[in-house]
Amino acid sequence: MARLPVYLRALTTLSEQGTATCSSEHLAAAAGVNSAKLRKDLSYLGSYGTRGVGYDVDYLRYQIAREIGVTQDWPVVIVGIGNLGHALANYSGFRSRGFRVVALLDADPRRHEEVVAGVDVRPFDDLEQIVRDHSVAIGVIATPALAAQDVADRMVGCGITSILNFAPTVLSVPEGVDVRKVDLSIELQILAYHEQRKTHGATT
Amino acid sequence: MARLPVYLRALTTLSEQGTATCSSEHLAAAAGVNSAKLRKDLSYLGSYGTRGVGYDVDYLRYQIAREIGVTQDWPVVIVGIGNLGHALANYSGFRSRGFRVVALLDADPRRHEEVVAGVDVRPFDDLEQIVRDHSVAIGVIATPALAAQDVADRMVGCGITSILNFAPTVLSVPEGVDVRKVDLSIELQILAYHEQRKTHGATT
DNA sequence: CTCGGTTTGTTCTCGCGTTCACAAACTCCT
DNA sequence: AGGAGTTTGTGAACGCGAGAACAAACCGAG
Repeated sequence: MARLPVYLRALTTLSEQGTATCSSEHLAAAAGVNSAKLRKDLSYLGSYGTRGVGYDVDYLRYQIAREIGVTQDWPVVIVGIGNLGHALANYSGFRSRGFRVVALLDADPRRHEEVVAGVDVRPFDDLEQIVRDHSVAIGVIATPALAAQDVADRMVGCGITSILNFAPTVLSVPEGVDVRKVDLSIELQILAYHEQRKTHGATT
Repeated sequence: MARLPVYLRALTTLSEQGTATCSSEHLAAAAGVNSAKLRKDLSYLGSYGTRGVGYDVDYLRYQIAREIGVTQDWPVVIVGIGNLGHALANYSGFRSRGFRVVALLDADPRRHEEVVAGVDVRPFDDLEQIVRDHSVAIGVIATPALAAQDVADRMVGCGITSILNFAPTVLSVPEGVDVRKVDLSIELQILAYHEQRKTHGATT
């Protein structure tokens, strides 16, 4: 489920606040979902709660982390070190959740001298070797739209099976490869759409 | 609908390629959706196609742009000029779609000397004045999680009704205020989840 | 003018996710 | 020990979006 990471984050916050135990209602409020939905999601993983009491925060947190897979280390490569690539490489939320950026790749030779977030930028052609050496399964595409499909093809070609795509393009990949896409401008456009309906009045 | 921006982007690409007319099947392939779903979405806006022919690319593009609201100019403020804030301020996809970054705000005084993407960074306390002067309706939060709720409250307080939140927190806002959230690490965690199930084998 | 080919707009059905509601189970107090 | 109160886990109904299928409409050729 796509909500497990949200629960995990809420549990981490609760744990840091010193809460040892919490009810489904409490956790649901912290995660911003319905309590029934939360209980059903959790029951899908197994019975980790105690009736009349609630859930043990740390225990449940570990169980969800294990289910998601963030107890292990995930090596990640980032391709495209523009503004967004920089931001992603420096994003602390990755490392703290088990994702380790093992390489930054860019096709532009002028960037190969840079060192970003303690990792130096390497030529895109090193992809195959890096993926092999570190057993990378997850790739991040932060290139312009035109290069994205080529990068995806190369990634798939050397065994990457999960891609996070920030380029504004629809990637076509073979079956068995997961692609998640994040398009920043689309999010703003959705907001603008609702905003327009709010102020301008619905013409129905 | 949340798919309209995707259609708009696909239509723009088609238009740049010189395509004057396209069928729902063709456009659906470019947008990565089912053709029946596409037709249903478009019919929701009105009958802009011609049976037996298809859709006029530029005409449909304008109609969708108008429906979303990107034909007008949307002033936007960005709060929090860390790595992500920098990337957002420099992101060309915003300006090209009618979003104009009118101000960059940060609570840290050391950043107030910087100029990012041609806009200089100003103190967070200038928020009210900027929002009033430019009639800002959309705010972007790129601060750490702890500051996000306070920033959101201030934004709501001075009349902002749409918020794009990059901080890993659930924001609570009054009715009538739209919040969309983008959490980069959650996307990676979802990929890791599927990745784990792929390689490790489903224990069902 | 008529007919065949093509494509849109729409209706209908199906399946999934969400939500309500309730029984089972646990704790605490008396 | 027993009962009241609380909270989980789950069964059932509801609603909604997705996909397939079909009728209406348009173009072009003869």
